[in-house]
Amino acid sequence: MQYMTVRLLQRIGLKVTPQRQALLELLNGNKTHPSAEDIYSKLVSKFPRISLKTVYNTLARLAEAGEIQELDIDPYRKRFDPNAAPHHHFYCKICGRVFDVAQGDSFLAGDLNLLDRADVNGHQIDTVQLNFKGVCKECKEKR
Amino acid sequence: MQYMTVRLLQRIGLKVTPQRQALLELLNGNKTHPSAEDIYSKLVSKFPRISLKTVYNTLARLAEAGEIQELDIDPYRKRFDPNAAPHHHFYCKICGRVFDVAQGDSFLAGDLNLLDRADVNGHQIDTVQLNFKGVCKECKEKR
DNA sequence: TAGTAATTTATAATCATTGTCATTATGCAA
DNA sequence: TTGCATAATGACAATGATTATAAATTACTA
Repeated sequence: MQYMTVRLLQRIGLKVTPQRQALLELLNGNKTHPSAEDIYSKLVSKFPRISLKTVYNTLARLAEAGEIQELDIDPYRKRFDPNAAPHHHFYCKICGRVFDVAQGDSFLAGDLNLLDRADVNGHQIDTVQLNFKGVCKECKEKR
Repeated sequence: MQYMTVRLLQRIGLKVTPQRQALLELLNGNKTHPSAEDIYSKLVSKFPRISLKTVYNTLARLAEAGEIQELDIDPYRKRFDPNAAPHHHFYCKICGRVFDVAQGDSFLAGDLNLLDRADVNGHQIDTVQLNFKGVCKECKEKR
């Protein structure tokens, strides 16, 4: 659905370029929480001359507009999530993968409703992240 | 209470060095969530030849041992918190300060009891962070 | 008090991210 | 449709936090 990516870019006031469209299509439905470098290396096959700067720039604009999430969970690099709906993340220290954690998962005693709150202690809240770190199931089983 | 810092270091199996003692005393009760550089620049007055590596090394060891928290909330650098008790953080995008947010604050619909949970979706959880980002009260008032 | 293993320090290296600026492409207006 | 102002792109250099290396020093154990 190329149409959606065009609409999205227009809605947030960005010019529609082939690079941006390709980036958005790459991100659409992507559950791997890629880094800028991950995205860059995939775009290179389609745009051999694309610059990392372009990737960073577009990702920053999309995050500003609230279309994607910039995750502060990987200690080595920023990770990006096209899923803007409220949910949380788990980072595996061993393999480096980031997994989604549904907000409704039973371990949460109550419903956070985090994003409904306008402020905390008088501070204006723009984004909320609930981050878990540890060792993922697979890495744990491999000992 | 120099005695406490000695005990703490011994308890987690680290050698007691003057640098480490000074670092721990600097951190004790510190609510500013300093970066490694912040800590380094204060230690330099007492130890003119101290290395940044020593600061990073000690902070990493303390975090591994669970004595301090390594916060992934400031997009530019790691921040450290000597308060190991469960609580959350707010980062101001304008001034860069990090504020504590008590776990009991009313906006939390339920009690997370985050640290009591051994795993999520089969993953082993070691640490949890709930991070808010936005504009702090003071910066907001200054427009 | 000596030995050894960890720690510290000086220094260089790494690497994600950002800045600069010339070139190019987009979208609006005529 | 064309031309233009402006934004976006790409090449490249720079930044800056963090990590690696290795030699010198120090802390702790026996």
